[in-house]
Formats: sequence, structure tokens, C-alpha cells
Amino acid sequence: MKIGELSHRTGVSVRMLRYYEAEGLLKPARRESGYRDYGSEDERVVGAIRMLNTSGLKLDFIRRFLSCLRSEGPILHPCPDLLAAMEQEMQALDDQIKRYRKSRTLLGSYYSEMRDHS
Amino acid sequence: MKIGELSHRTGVSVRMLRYYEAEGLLKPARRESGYRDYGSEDERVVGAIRMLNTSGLKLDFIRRFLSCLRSEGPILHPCPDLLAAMEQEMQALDDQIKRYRKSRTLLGSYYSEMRDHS
DNA sequence: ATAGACTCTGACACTTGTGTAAGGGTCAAG
DNA sequence: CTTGACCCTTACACAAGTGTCAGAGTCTAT
Repeated sequence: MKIGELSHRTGVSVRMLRYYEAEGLLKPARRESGYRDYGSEDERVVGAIRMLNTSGLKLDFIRRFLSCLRSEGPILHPCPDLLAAMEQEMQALDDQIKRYRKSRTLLGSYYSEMRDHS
Repeated sequence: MKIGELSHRTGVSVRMLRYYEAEGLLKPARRESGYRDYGSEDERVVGAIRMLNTSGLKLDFIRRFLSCLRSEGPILHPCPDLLAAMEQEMQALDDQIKRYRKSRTLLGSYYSEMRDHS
């Protein structure tokens, strides 16, 4: 499928789909014309990229286990470096979630306080 | 207290403390010499700012209810605009937390999968 | 009073996504 | 074959935080 369709399906802008390619996250085939030609599995991949990225993971990091995103079966080089990086990233996510929760609580209390004084 | 001490106590760089002031989040007194002179309550305020900011709230937004951060008692202009903005922000936080959780789960599953194939 | 640590302002740079515009091909339907 | 929608690349710009450097003043302990 062409880039416009993928963009439409995923809700990710054409700009960003090209950017993902530039960052090495997507490698669409090219037609004679130079048009990008995406496979249907790219839709799922883009979704996963979005989720991870909007959760604070850098594209640089996500790129490191792309094959995980892409395939159900075969696993890639499970090098210790990557495992360690992932542990660190998971810890960071846990911390971040804690922070978010605290902020949510704090904001909620401000909100109630304000509202009750209106 | 001087900026260095506040920085040391809060773990926030001197650079950022000055930045917070430029953004209207802190208003330290000044000595004759021009040195900033922070009150002890600023330590708590900076902590709250950090928490909210690292949770995705923009400084611009945080500024809007600074008096909440600062005082225990008196509430300020609870204008409807602000309440609405806060509702929206809380919703955004809830969404973000959901995303983070999903990413955490996903990352965890990649991790296990990789580790088990090592 | 002198040294070393601290502070001041201002400015420049970098990051990571993201939008947008320019100038120019491609494609499909009428 | 023409037109309108779509695609290509390149490039400029911006946001929000954050680091760092320069040049200059201040503070404190010896």
C-alpha cells in the first residue's frame, strides 16, 4: 500500500512515516516510480512504534528490537547489552508510571479543592 | 538560601532553577548583590514542579495554579477555564498512564521472550 | 587582601519529534 | 491528454527542556 493509505489507517502523518524510515524503523519497498510500498504488517508495526514512543521510549531504542515488533516467531540476537538496556527501560517505565500516578493524584486534589471553593 | 543550596537540596540544576524563574514559576527575593534568595518553602514547590513536569505537564500549565503548590490554605481564582483545563489534563494523564502500562507489558513480554531464548 | 568557590546575565547549541513549504514527478479518471 | 490527487526529496522552523561557556561581580576563609 502507498504511504497515504498507511497514514490514513494508522493515524500517523505521512511526515512521520517517512521519518520512521529515515530513522531505520520501516523499510518499505519501492516501486519503479520511487513510491513507497508498505506491507500490511507495517500497520501493526507502526501501531507498536507509536505506543512505545508515546510512552517515552526513544526511536533509537525501539529500533533495537524491531524484529520483535515484526515477527511472531523467530527471535533475534538476544545480546546481553540489549537485555540490560531493556531492564533499565522497564525500570524507567515503572518509575515514570509512579510519577504519573502521583501527579494525577495531586492534580485531582487541586481540582477538588478548587471546585469545592467555587 | 542561595541558588546553589537549593539546587543541592532538590537535585535540580542551577540552570533549571533560573529557568523556572524566567518562566514565572519561582520568584526568589534578591540580595543587594543581586544574588537570588530562596525561601525554605521553595524546596517543596520545586519538588512539586518537578513531579508535575516530568509527568508531562508543561511549565506553562503548572504556572497557572502555582498558589496551589505554594499554600496549604487559601485558594485562588478558581475560574471555569482553569477547571476545564485541569479536567482535560487529568484525562490526558489517565490516557498516558494507560499507554505506559501497555508499553510496559509489551516490553516485558519482549524481554521474557528474548531471555528465554538465550 | 587574595584565592577559590559561588553567583550573575546573556547567548548559543542540541535533542527529538513534528509541521510546512517549495519544486517537481506519478497516477488514474474523465 | 489533461486535471486533480497523491507522492518524492530537501530544507527550514519550532517547541520545551537542558547543557555549557564567557565575562564579570561577590563572598568567605585564610
